[in-house]
Amino acid sequence: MALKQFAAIYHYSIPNTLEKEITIRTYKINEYILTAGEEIDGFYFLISGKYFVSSQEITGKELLLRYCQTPAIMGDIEILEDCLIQSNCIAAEPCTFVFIPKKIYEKELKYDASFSQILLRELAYKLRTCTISSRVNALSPANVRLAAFLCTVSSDSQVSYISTNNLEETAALIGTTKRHVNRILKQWMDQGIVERENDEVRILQWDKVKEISEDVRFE
Amino acid sequence: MALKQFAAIYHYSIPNTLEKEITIRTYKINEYILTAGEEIDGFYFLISGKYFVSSQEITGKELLLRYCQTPAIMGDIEILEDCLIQSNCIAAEPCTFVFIPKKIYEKELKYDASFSQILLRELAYKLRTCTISSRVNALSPANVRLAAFLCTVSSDSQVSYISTNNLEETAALIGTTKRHVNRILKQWMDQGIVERENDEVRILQWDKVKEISEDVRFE
DNA sequence: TTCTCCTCGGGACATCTGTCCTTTTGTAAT
DNA sequence: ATTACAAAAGGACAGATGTCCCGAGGAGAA
Repeated sequence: MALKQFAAIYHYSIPNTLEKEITIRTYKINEYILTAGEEIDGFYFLISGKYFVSSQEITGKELLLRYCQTPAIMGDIEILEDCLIQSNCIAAEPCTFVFIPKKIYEKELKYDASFSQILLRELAYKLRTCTISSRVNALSPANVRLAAFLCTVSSDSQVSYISTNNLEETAALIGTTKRHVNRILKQWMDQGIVERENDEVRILQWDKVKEISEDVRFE
Repeated sequence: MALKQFAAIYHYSIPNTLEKEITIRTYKINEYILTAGEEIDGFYFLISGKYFVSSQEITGKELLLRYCQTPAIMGDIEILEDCLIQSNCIAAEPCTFVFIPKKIYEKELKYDASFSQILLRELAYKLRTCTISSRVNALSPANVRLAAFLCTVSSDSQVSYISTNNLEETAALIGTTKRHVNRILKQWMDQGIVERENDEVRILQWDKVKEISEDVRFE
């Protein structure tokens, strides 16, 4: 049962008395898990799957902030800072979460030091990686970010292509335009790093892509 | 005495038994408080003054991450993640800190739920603002960042000028070059927004600068 | 099949920004 | 005052990236 996995992943056993308050939430691929600007209802502890986090400016510009695997927690900033949801979270694979309602946290877990330790570690991790990616996003040109994105997304899965249908979205995530992604891809084609066919871009030389990415990752 | 200020700022009273372990640390303006890559020795709780946080790439490129006033804590990421110091912290004004050695935290405060709550709030705040500035740094052009920097730095003080001696540093902090800052300043001069005289740049129309900044801040 | 419309890739151009180098300016020594 | 040196400002050019737009190809309707 999911609570066992929870305990294994997060090194914390939820008190028996609270178990009946905890629920499981699942999401399909590409489904929005959280939407920026809405109210948060509790903590989401990732048990399986992957999701990515992106944020939007008023201008509509978007930017990939993070790509998450277990362990990963959503809702922490919002509950601790008592604010609206800060970023969009979208399932990159089917996802399963253990959900702890905000009220239960406030009443039962807020002063549980072990539970706090989980949150502290998660926040510190997020902050460290956010700091890194902040620098990267600001100082790396778009071709590096695109390569880094590809390396991040397909680190283990065998996805060696980008569907052309997603080009627009991919571009937004790395903070640029479809036009520019096309430009980069064309350049890579000329160098034999990728090939395009119908609706997909196939990567022929992963080592080259990794080289271009300069070890930047959105983990 | 500083511990009283600490209690007032952070809403937490350090247990009497620990008071003798706590020290006060002060820094002069422009002094390095923490240097990236070194070992952390404890938590630093800002009591008075301001400092800024910047990080550096291997290339030497630098980027302003945050501008801090009370309440602000240093050392949290490093102690919680058990890693080396992530960023440079430099005093922007004379600064006073309450210093809690790492060992005291591990032994006495780690499972103190109230102390954890302070850290959680601070981390959540940092993460939220880091997320915002990440987007800003990536998606805003340099003139917006420069305006935002000026607004952030002089939000309350009456500093209405940049000393020319700092131009290089200012440029680095907003992630660009002195050449480009000069270009932006020249443009602002032509528009009558600033004037230059001897070693300083005086801002004539704060409202224009605020407008250019698009409400971006590095706080 | 043919026409229409929509989307995608890419050309052309403008803007932003970095690098390199020349000119200008300020300062100190003679 | 003159000269010499160092630091700052700015010109010139190149590369990165955004915007606008056009032509080609595919999907659906007639």
